[in-house]
Amino acid sequence: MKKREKPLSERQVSILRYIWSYLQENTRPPTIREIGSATDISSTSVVNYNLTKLTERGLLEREAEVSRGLRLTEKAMHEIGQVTEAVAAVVENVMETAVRMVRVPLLGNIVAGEPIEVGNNDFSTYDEDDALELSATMLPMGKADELFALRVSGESMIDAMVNDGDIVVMKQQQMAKNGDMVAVWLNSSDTTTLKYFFHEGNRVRLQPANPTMDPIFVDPNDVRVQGKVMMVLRNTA
Amino acid sequence: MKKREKPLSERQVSILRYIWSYLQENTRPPTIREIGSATDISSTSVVNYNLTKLTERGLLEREAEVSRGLRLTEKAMHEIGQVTEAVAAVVENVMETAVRMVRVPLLGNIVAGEPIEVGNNDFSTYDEDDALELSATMLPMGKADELFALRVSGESMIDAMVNDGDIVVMKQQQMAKNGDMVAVWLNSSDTTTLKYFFHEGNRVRLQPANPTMDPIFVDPNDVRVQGKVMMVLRNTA
DNA sequence: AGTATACAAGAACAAGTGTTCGGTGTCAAG
DNA sequence: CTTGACACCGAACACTTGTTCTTGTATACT
Repeated sequence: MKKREKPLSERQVSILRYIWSYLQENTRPPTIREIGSATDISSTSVVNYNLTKLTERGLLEREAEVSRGLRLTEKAMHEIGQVTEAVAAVVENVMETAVRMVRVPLLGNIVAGEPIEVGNNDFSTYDEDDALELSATMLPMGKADELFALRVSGESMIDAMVNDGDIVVMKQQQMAKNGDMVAVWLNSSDTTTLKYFFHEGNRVRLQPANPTMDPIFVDPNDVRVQGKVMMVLRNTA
Repeated sequence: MKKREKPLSERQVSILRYIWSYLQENTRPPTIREIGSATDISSTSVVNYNLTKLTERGLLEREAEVSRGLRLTEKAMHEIGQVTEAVAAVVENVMETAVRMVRVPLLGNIVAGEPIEVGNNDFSTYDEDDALELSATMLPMGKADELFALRVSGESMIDAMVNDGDIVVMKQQQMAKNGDMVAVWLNSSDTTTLKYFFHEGNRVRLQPANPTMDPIFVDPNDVRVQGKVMMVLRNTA
């Protein structure tokens, strides 16, 4: 069993914290001199000495003779995690970055019971603050930018276990197979509704999953499929 | 309306792609010379000239006389996105990074109908590949490391709209109020089950949400609450 | 033909950045 | 008291990295 390591010196903890916080705000690691300035170490050789010690402890990786050739290891993340502020701040920071990489627009509520207006510009207008972001393991193969989310209002899909207030993540597509749960746009009333979709020759049947509600029948030319439900999210807290 | 911009030159596109791909594998941007080597530009002044042009187009931000003082802008991400490989690879990369920052352990299946063994070491053993990660906006206030996820097996909670195969995200807590949907550990059988929780004086009632199933009654000393359901995720694809 | 612009290139230079050298001080062990 | 390890420090140096200078070619426009 490995001998217990001596605790990091105060300077070493300070250096790790600084590197970490620098990385939150910059797309590159700090220089030796930047580290020195931030940690009140006036000599580049003392910074270098401590970086060497941190490297020996497995908390840093360095590349020789490369500018900004520093990398915090995962062990260092955990080490810092024990002493820095709430993990939630870190989470939020990472999420914000991730959201900017790929985002699922969260549009207004979609009334499962009755169609509501979503606006003529389909899925393009959204508030950046409302974006949510999903694990790749949850996303099916395909382009993330084909996805969008809607919050459900109403209980017309309750037998499909989609409840009022749930968020449905949808894949943008214009074709629907019978039985797909889809969001459809009704041209005549300028609204969107969430239903099971069935072609019935000269008409389309939009079927609720609620025994107390009747299906809606519309002309195929009046309807445009906007997306298919891929995922349901519910906050029970 | 803004005049349509001239397309980027082949070299400029190549430079942007290289910077982007370099950033996927390094925690710092490339140098002028690294860019030159990768794009067959033998002169640092030509690289510099093109970087200046990209900066003028709003695709790059530079800091003068700072090593690796480059940053791709969001506009550049979109520009590249039109020509690079599947966005899914990008998503996966970002998510992998995020997962390493904060992770919700995805334990084995929890049988909603019958208790199953989850192991004596509560919630600490998990496969890193199974981690999923959630938007900060979906997480309630509190430490992310109090959360874990379980995949449901069985249909005992179907009237609570929790279906076989769903993922439930739980907050670690040891007290439960009547009516909370919780995972409880049964000492006598070394198993965990998902149920509504009710104190009934000298016993605890674990109530399924399925009219075809009977509640389970257990001694309060035999049961330990592990977590409360905060969120339900369902993949419908 | 002349001018302006875009793009290119090698070389030199300026500034940034990492590494090494020689030294000092503290502390624990012998 | 001496020695060795550790930590620290200023200065100098070596190398990396960004910027500028000068020159050249091609194209478009007047």
